Amino acid sequence: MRDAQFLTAFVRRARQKPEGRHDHSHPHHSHAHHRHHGEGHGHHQRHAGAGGDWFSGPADERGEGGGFGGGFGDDGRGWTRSRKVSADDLQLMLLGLLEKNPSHGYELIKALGALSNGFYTPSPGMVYPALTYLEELGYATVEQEGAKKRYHLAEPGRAHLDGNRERLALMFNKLKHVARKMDWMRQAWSGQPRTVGPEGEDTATGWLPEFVAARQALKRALLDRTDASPQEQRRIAAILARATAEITDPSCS
DNA sequence: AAAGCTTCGTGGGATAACTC
DNA sequence: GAGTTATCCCACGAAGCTTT
Repeated sequence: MRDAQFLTAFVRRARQKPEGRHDHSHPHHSHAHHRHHGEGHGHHQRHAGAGGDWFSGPADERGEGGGFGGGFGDDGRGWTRSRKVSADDLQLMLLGLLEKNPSHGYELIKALGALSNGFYTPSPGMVYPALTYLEELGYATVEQEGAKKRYHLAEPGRAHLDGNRERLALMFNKLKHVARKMDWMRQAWSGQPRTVGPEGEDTATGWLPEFVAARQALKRALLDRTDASPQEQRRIAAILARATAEITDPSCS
């Protein structure tokens, strides 16, 4: 069931234009709603905390640094309307974007949509309250430009970013990964034959067939060991730790 | 009494319609 | 294009009801 929901959501997004869907609707939530952003919990605990979001994974996997223990489909909830990014993570990404370029809310929405190739286009109902909250925290300052508000990263916001660089990098990498998957899905749905580059890589994703196959084999192998004994789990964990070290630092191989 | 099922209330996210 | 208001849709959990 979850797989079906995931596929439905992914396909729906993949079929959309990369620019996203916020062409003419510009909703916003009430200030009361924004309070929920600020508190970051309350009802969020049920969604992002207990269940986790697809970005952050289940709560018990997030652990230190709010890392991305999980990934697609790890949340155990539906994919169609569920939260993809927790309020905290969205705020962090907004700060990350503001660091590169002071922007309007609308520009930030488009930027996130572009980064993920249309998969993650947060609604204005998420972004505007989040920006207001960042302003209240002092993490961002607002420059009024007529009817528009241009948000700038403030020093406290930069300090917050500095304390969460690793987590932010992981989130942006995840967005890039999703963007490539979106390309892959769009190509599949268009019925176009795959095109390959000089190294044999898929031109849509940049991935080599052996890279994709190895990743799938790993996922399958782990799924097959879902009932592994504690000893077996330790053996697998050690293997994965070695592999992770080698991947992140090729010089240690 | 326990287990299973159904119903209902709650709250968050998305979106339509609108103004500026 | 940017921002606001109102509303809809959905997932989830709690409570109540039914069955065993």
